[in-house]
Amino acid sequence: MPLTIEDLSNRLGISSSTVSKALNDRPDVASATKARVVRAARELGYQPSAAARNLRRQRTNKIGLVVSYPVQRVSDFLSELIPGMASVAEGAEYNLILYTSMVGGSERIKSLCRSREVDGVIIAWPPRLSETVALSQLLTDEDMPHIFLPRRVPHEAISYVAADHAQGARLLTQHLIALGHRRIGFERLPEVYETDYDRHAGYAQTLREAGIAYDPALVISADSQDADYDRRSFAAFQALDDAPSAVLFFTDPVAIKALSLAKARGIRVPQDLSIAGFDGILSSGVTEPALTTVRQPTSRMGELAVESLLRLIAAEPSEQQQRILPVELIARDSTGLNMRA
Amino acid sequence: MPLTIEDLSNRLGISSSTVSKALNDRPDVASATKARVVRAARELGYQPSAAARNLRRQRTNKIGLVVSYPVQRVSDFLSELIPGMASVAEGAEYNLILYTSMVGGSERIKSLCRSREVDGVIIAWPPRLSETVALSQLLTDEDMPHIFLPRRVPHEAISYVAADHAQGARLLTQHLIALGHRRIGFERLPEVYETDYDRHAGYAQTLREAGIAYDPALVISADSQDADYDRRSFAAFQALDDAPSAVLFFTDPVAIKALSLAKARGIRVPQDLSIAGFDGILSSGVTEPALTTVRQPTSRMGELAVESLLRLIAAEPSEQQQRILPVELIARDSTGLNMRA
DNA sequence: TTGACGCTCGAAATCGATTTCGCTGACGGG
DNA sequence: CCCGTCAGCGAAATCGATTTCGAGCGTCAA
Repeated sequence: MPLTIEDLSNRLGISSSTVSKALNDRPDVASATKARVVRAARELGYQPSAAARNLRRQRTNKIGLVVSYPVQRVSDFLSELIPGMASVAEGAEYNLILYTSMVGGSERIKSLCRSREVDGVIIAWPPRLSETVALSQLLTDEDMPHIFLPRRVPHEAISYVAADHAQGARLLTQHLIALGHRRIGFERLPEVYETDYDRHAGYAQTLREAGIAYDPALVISADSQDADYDRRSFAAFQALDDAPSAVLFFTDPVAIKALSLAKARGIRVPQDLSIAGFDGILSSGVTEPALTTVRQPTSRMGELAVESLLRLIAAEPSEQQQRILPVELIARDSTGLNMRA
Repeated sequence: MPLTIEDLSNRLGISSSTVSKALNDRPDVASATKARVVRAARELGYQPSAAARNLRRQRTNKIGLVVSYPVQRVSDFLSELIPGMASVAEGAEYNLILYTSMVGGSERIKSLCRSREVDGVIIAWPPRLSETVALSQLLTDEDMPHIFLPRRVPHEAISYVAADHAQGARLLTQHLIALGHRRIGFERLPEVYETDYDRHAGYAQTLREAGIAYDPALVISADSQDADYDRRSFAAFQALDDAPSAVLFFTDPVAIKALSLAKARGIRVPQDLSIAGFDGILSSGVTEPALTTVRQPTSRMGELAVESLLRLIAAEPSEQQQRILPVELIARDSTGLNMRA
């Protein structure tokens, strides 16, 4: 029903090839003709069929955002990521297609590649390292440019955009040490792999630099499969013989939960216990006391991921993009001087 | 580079038409042949080219989510909406394409229609009524199924999914009246049109039913263009001769800001002043005191929008879908008995 | 004057699927 | 034995753009 290039060429009395070339600003069209065509196209509101163009050009100007993780759990993150990605993409005449239910794993991904409905993909929250490497290999075999997010992938040939979690943990630990804390609890979340590894490394390194002995008892591993692991972690720290005077929780929601648990037990924050989170979600600013945390440049990560992906799409396949972005300490009221010293 | 239907047919020694028909389960193919084809396709990992298929079938199995509002301002909402939409869409073999920078208005929309890259669109946060009607007409002229979200559109021929804002305001007002409040402040936000109108109507109606006179002085219009309108609104209510004992703010963020402003001025919530918000964002649950608010079924709205749109795509163009979903009062600690009575 | 060259343009091939339509052979009824 | 019917298959058209390649024409230098 909409106007085709054929209709347009008939109306103008010239061939459709010339019309196409005029609209694409090719050199072998007289500028007078070009002007005529462009004017007519605008007046009649002609718009090329995306499907026909995609078929011929063998590209779609679309990139896929593959979220291989329960979307609900990362929606806070996505709501900042997506605007950043969309704005950069649209600036380059690309659009974003969402693929959320990729639980099928590599079969679903393979279909996506072979059907060629996107020119490249951003894989958000990849699985464990070995699977990530396999996935990257699969995508490479299928000639599908791709980039991982928001985790570092310790492999030289793999492109990713990540936040500097080691630095985040360092900033928080330094902050607490400066406040006089020496027994600092640290919550781990092994299921997020490198993220967990880097943060723990940052924590341990900072302690070492400050001459504080690393005490394994102060490090507790959580399991987010467990529905109320937040409660369990808090209890674990409290149950220690020599309880920490400060605790770094793995995410803001857990830290916020800890705030309310502390209050319920009459533990004053920060006088009796300093608490910090990670991520800088909106809620962290409105709690009582407001939460000390580390803010990831989420929106910027989205922009950068798309920029890098576009470069991969345009470039030699050998190229690679690896970016680790700095994070920012947000010191608020849930951390304070160590009063037990 | 990927396998085409031609390759597959050569390998099988039958024509590509037969392969296509077999894969699409058409009746004029022997079942033995069908089995052979399906098996080979699976083994070789054949996947039809999306572009070729779209061109021929004249549909794309994609729906567009057009966000014609600064994405940052609605990201809380989007992060719930999108998962709902994506899950329903993918269940029906559809995907979601994001269009965020549609500021160009009707020209951008027209291009989108004519290029036929989506089979239907969801327009999120449409403009004022007159423009919305014009936009709907445009889309209808272009044969593009569409549905509006998340506002009611008072026009019989227009499809939409919305939350019941009138009911939300009624619930909050009733809640406050039950607590003994009679002077209840109400913040309006005219720029959101029907949303504002409905809530105000619900507020006014409930007062009337309770035999409380409607006092225009208690109703204050905000302008979210103004960077710190939250501060201004709060001040306006406080400046009244006979200040209200409770205030309904238009959104949770504003109400949360009001909480901190009240605290800064030594006004106790809820003893001196009851405060309520609207939307039920995550942060509203962690403030001190926790905010009383109304929760919209955002995720459900997303699901329903896609379901309705798919029905419009499949059905006679005459059909229409209009759904108003109930909301839920979340009574927490920022509202309490009127102590001034 | 001729050949070479550059500038415009259009016919036709192409992308990879789906769909139409006609052909073949088998089979049953008369 | 002949003819009509029907199941099963394939050749070719089709979707709407882009791209290749060659034709026509005018210009300019040799």
